[in-house]
Amino acid sequence: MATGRTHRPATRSRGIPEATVARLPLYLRALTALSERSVPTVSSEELATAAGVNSAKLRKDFSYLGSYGTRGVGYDVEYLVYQISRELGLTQDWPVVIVGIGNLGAALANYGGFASRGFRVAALIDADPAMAGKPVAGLPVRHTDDLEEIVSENGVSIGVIATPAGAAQQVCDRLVAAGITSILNFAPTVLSVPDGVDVRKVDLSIELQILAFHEQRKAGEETGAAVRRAVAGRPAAAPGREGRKGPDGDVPAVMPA
Amino acid sequence: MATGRTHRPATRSRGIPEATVARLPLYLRALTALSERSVPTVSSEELATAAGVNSAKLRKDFSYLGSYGTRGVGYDVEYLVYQISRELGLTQDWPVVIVGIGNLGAALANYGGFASRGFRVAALIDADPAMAGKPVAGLPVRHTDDLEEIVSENGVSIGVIATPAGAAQQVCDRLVAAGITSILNFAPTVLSVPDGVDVRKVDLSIELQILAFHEQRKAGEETGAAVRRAVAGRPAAAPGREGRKGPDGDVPAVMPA
DNA sequence: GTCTGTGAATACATTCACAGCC
DNA sequence: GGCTGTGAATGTATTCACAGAC
Repeated sequence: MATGRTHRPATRSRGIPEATVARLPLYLRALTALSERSVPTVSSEELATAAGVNSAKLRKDFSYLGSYGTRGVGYDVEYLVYQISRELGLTQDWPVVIVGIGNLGAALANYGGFASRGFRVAALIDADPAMAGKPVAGLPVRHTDDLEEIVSENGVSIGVIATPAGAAQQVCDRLVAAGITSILNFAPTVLSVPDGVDVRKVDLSIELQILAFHEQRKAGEETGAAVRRAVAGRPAAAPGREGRKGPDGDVPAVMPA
Repeated sequence: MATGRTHRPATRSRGIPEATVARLPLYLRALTALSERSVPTVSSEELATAAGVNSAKLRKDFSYLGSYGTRGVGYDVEYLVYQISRELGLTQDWPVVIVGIGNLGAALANYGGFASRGFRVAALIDADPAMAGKPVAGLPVRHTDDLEEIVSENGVSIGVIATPAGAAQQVCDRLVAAGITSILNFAPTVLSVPDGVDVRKVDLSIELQILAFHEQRKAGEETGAAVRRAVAGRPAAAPGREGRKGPDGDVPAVMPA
């Protein structure tokens, strides 16, 4: 998962488990697609397939929201779209600021998926004076100096940090001081925030590392064993420390199997 | 979470729980920072703080890797960096292709975090003929026609999809057919892949929706109750269906509290 | 007969708390 | 005395399997 909350014990939110909350947007996307094709009802099985989960999980998830289906029939698509949107808070408007308008910030600003839900990009903010005033995705980039003013004037409660790692904590502190209580962090740093502020992080390199872990295991599992991929990388031997034991026995002197 | 695996039951991978695997990159980042500052050893408490987890969890996580610490002292930084890198497969070289060189693809290509671990961007691929040959992050963009050739010639096993949603499944199919077994998907679609192929997804709008959910709850919890944020958004009344019951009783005619 | 909604069963993850080693 | 490593206890999430509504 590219993700993780920070404050607030992982206790259920108004009875809805976190794992379920994290899947609601998935269901919503699948339902929206059905709605656009004017499909009136859908079974848990069909919807689950479209969302990439299994049907028992989906039904359990929906049971936390209420009894919105009809036995023997399925779920009314429009009705469910509304209920999930409401549950997620998407029936209201969420002004968002994006701080750090490099490639990633620009990509986010241009990303259609925001506007289509209740999210509205209220401002783009960058520390580079040369960027100030330049239009990105139809909005003029504002300078960091105006951050507090922008946040309070627009009633922004969600901030997106797309700055380099070094600037992230400082930006975060200013966002929080200005009144923001939810942060989506793309910088590869652990942010520290006061209680009551939610942080979610998206870390591209972490995702790749998790893939590499599984990829490595696949290679090891192969019947021909281990040598498919040339050991091209860093031949680095293990530093120091003889005689430690891992779960498989002693540390190999050179590379793992 | 911006994330989720697809194939392979969520069974432990060589004894290491998925949740632990997902945290190893975090520990590795914190350890790398310590290593750069030439810190020789670190306690579970210090490292946990740096990584943003609690120390019991960290110790449990490390216990799956082996007994790499010293009681009364802590962990040797260099040694742990090596062990975790090895476990994650980062001691070898992973050529990666990025497909879809828009803003997001360019951001990924320029992202330093890839190269610094074992990941090497082998090629950038885009379907737009006008992009072909243009340099992005120092690499010439290649046309989609050459996808299969690029993948097989470079022994690429990890593909990153940064195309629009509509193109993602098709690109995915071609990557898989060309031999790729791990995919990082940024397009907001559920990809279907054969067994043995891992997919992780990063979905920006899903993260925002999860934040909105919690943000909405904060507003509801406030002592002044509910009305802090002007109800600016879509006043849309619930469609159809009278008399359904949610967990809090009947569906409100207009907006939730 | 079909398909939802949900207790009960299982699997997974986190936290506690302390024995054991330095 | 300090800190790791880990069983036992608790908390969450997923899956099973079937009663009950249509």
